[in-house]
Amino acid sequence: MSRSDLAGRLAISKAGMTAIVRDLLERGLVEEKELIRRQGRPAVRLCLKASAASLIGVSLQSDPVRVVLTDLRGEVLRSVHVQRHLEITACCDSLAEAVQKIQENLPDDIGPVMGIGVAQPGFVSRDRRICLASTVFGWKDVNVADPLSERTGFPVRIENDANVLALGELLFGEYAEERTHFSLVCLADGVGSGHVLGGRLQHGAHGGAGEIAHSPLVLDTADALPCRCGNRGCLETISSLKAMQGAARLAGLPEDIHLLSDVAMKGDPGALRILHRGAGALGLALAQMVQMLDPEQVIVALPEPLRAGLFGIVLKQEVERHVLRRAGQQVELILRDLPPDAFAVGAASLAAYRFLHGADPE
Amino acid sequence: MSRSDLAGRLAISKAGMTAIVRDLLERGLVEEKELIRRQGRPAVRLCLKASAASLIGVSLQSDPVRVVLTDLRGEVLRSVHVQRHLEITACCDSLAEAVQKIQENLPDDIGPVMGIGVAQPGFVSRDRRICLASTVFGWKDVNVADPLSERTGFPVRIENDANVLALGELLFGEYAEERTHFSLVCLADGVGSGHVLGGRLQHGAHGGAGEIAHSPLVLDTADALPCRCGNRGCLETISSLKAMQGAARLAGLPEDIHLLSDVAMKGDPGALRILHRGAGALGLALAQMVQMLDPEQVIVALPEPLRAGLFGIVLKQEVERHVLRRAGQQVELILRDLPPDAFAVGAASLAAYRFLHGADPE
DNA sequence: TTTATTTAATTCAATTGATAAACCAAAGAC
DNA sequence: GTCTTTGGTTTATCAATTGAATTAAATAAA
Repeated sequence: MSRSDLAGRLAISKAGMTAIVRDLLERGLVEEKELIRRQGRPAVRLCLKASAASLIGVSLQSDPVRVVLTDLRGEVLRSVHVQRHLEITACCDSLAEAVQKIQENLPDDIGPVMGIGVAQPGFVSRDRRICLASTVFGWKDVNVADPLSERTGFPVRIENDANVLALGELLFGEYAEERTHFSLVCLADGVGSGHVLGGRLQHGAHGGAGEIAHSPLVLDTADALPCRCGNRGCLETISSLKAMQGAARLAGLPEDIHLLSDVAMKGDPGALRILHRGAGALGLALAQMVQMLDPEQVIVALPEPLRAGLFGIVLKQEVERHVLRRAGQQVELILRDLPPDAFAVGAASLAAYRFLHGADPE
Repeated sequence: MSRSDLAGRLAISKAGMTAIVRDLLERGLVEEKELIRRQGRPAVRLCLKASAASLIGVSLQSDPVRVVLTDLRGEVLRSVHVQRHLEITACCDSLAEAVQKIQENLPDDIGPVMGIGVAQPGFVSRDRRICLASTVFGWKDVNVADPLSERTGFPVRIENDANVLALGELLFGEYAEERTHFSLVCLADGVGSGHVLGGRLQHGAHGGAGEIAHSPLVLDTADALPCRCGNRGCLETISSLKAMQGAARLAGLPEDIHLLSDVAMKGDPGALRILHRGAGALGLALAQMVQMLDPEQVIVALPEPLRAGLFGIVLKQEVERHVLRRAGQQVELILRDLPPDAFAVGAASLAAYRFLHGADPE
């Protein structure tokens, strides 16, 4: 936007805007771009300078751990893999090493690193320093941010992996400006989601907002599958990759999701049933989500073969069947790929948010 | 809080706080209360003066329509009933009359009326002036706020009935200060809910946040009851008063919810099944809600006989079964009565919010 | 009892920050 | 070419905010 657009939008005088923009230009945070021609003197389009700072994003979601260096727009400048350690000290040590490594011989045109964001499966404290609980790591009330901050010298914040993905969409997404009410669901080994409502990432009272993996889906639990959480009929037991792969193994079908999708497309009733059931349950959960939160978009990030194949088709059908018939509300359902760097880039957005807003989300 | 507490909390200098409080005292918005003794000079506790302004709340939720006059703490000063009209002009006319009537011969110690809030079943636009859709009234894109504002001379805002109940809890509730992450569910003829996350009432992209009535609960819809929304297996078809009363009628049991509850307590298998099924479905929906939003409290407002009887017991059991087993999260489930004025008082809180914050929620 | 200490709240000079109004600049409209 | 429109800057002015000094009112210590 131009100075005068911004002055109008932010309810600040033109004079004030001039002063603010001058300051930002001097500090190299903003740059002047092309002229916008309307009637009268053309306006100078201002743009956040992506190279003003860079951020480090760490994804503990997968093994090996991914560490990326991004600019302020979420473009990946560098990427490093490290082995995942489940013990906190070893984990921080190896991460600190990776952070060191990713900064080696940085060219001059890359802005200074301003912070580290960490994406983690599990619950995170409100100040985003402490992992309250993580089944994968076996952690409980473990301070992750401070040790890593001590070792690296950068401010560190941690957040749930699915939430970070939603935050990444809010900050780095292609349509970031227009998107203020959306939920982002990611389907991988497990199922997770994050909600952005009114432009704010929702964290919940105990960092558990968006946790749909153990959402109880089945009213009559007697014939539902048991879940590792101790209940029966959780979404994860039906729709997660692991669940569908497990069901395929039991049925003597290929475990690989690509092959399973192919077999289903060719008409195999067992494979059809598994994918249909998975997509149906996820569709139901999404419909409940839409009903409860009334988002503008629901973005589902999932592996390519699922998106393109039967699973994606059924998912869209199911959501439409349950949701779109309702009055007035149009929800946009967006299926997209889940690239391997996505969580790490999302984690970087957590650091970017801190740098840009001068405070943590919420 | 005292001046210096507030100065610290709001990051304002003590000098500034003195000036602000003086202004508020002069305008009669705040009053000095008792001294708080710690070490050093005692602090003067400041308190919002409840009688500084009064608000009018209108509930279109029931027939007859309820109109209340409240102070800034939500205490009901007066209450009036009017017949409900479904046609917009007649509706506004009768409401304007009631608003006129409730203001007649106001004693001097009651603050000036500062606005009107209207609670309405259905969807409401983001600016809270237009009813986007209401099945009860048959309205679609009907401007409710402006005609009523013209007739009465007060600013008018409308909001979904369940949402104003949640807003009322946020502003007027006994524990309002501590409660920033909660969901409030009301069970009446229909089922509704409102979410307050991070101290903000969630409206959703199209005013539909909190609408759980048509949340699809049943995975296998073949044997589920059809709903007036066109789908099958909605929460409303199982747990609403109407649904349970309907089921009771079919089973030859008393329709009155009090009697039905009694019969169930005495062991009637049909009544037990109906209440059990209703509470079970609502419990499942609440568990999904908790899973998705991670609130600190879930407050369920429902008729006395349901709360005290079997329904309440089963509801608590079901929520615990699905939720409380999860790691780390403690959710407080609060069952309470749903007094007849609740929606109107909630509506008044919408006007109070506007007066206190100088802007609408969110 | 007296004195010191602590915290609350006010006063006031000084500073900062934001603004309105005037002005310059650069385009299209006429 | 001149006028109009819009963008952006400069500057004098005004108001909001603050820091430091001060007064006030209590408790703790001597």
